[in-house]
Amino acid sequence: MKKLSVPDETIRRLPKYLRTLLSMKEQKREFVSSNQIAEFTYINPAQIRKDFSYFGAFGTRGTGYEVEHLIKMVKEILKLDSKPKAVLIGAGRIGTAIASYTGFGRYGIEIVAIYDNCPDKIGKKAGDITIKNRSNLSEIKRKNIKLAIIATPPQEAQSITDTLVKAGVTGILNLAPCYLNVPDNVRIRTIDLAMELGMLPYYT
Amino acid sequence: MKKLSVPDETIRRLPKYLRTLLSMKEQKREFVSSNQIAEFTYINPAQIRKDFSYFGAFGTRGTGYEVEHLIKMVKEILKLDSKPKAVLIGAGRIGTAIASYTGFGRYGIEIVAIYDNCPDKIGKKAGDITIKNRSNLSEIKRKNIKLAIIATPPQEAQSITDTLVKAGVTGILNLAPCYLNVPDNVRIRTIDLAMELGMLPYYT
DNA sequence: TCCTGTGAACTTGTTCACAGCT
DNA sequence: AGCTGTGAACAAGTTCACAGGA
Repeated sequence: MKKLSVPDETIRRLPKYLRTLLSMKEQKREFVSSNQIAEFTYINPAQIRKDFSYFGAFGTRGTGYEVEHLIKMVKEILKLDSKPKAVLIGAGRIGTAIASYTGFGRYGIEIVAIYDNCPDKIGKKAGDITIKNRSNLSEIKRKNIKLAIIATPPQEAQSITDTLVKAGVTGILNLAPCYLNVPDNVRIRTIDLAMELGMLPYYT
Repeated sequence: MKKLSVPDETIRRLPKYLRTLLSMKEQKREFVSSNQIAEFTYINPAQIRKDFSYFGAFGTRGTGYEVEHLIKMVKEILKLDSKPKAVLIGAGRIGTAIASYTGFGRYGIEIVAIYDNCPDKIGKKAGDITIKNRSNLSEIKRKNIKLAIIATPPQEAQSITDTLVKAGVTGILNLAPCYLNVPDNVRIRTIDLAMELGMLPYYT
């Protein structure tokens, strides 16, 4: 797996393929061609073939890709086959909405804990998970958790990030509208919904 | 405004600049250089200057950009100065979380209505807005609304999209984990949180 | 024949480096 | 001196077009 030469954009597309492949598997489809994946994803078929080819030759000429096998390979590439665990910080409206969301399971990711610093919330449930005191955050080191979702006000996000990084987290999905400073080995994906909505009027 | 030659990536960065500039304005800063914006956004200063230069020469050599003026220009470019209105479809957990979120106001966008098809929810409030029956969706044409946020289960997203497009919506922020088919004049931005989280383990 | 895998061409986006204004 | 604005060089990503296996 020649990680260094794989374009970042390819990695970003892999979960898209996975989503499509999983829905094809549900429909009991056994084989799929790059053209058929393209129909669903609006991604150019040559791009799709090239993306997969960075990791080996998974297809069969004349037939396409075996759905089940391709799902297995994509999960393996994305390291989703090891069932990664994630924690969620912030049990506000967005945090609790995410806690109740079942969509992460499709990618093999499980949210195993929620932390907040508001005394009234601690001990209550969000989804199926009990909200813990944020002062316990460092326990995630012991549990070897590498993923976190930040759903707190932006003022708190940086100091939480520092704690998470110290506890060994290397991937953060940040929903707070702010930039986060992290060492090179930590990957941040910030999603600011207002910002995303803010670029749409331009195109009208 | 030579819209056709402006890279898409530039448009995507403009809201980032805006967020940064607004926080600088709050701190009563009058002038800012591309290097200073770069410090906050982690975007290359030459990139920042080039991005602005697509729309004219807003800066002063030797001094930088006047914060207030630059904010005005960016808002104008993004068409945020006309205070665009948006509707929200889906009053589930994510929908109501978004309804209560005040962050859109910063970009001059106001959420003016929420629609759902669940009888128990209709008439109740989410944030400050009363939830309406989804059968009224077509009224947004009369109100000349161009933006929508979809926060429904994915099965319903395409038919809602069709209704929205018919009603004249041209920008959609889609939070349902699915692709949406729309005519060329409509811009879709799909955000699938599970997918975003799903690419992070690769980098660990 | 059908569809993959891939070098080569092309397109898009980024960064450099510096002329020129304040 | 300091910082913008921008052509030119560079880098990254996409698409084409086709050889070759099933």
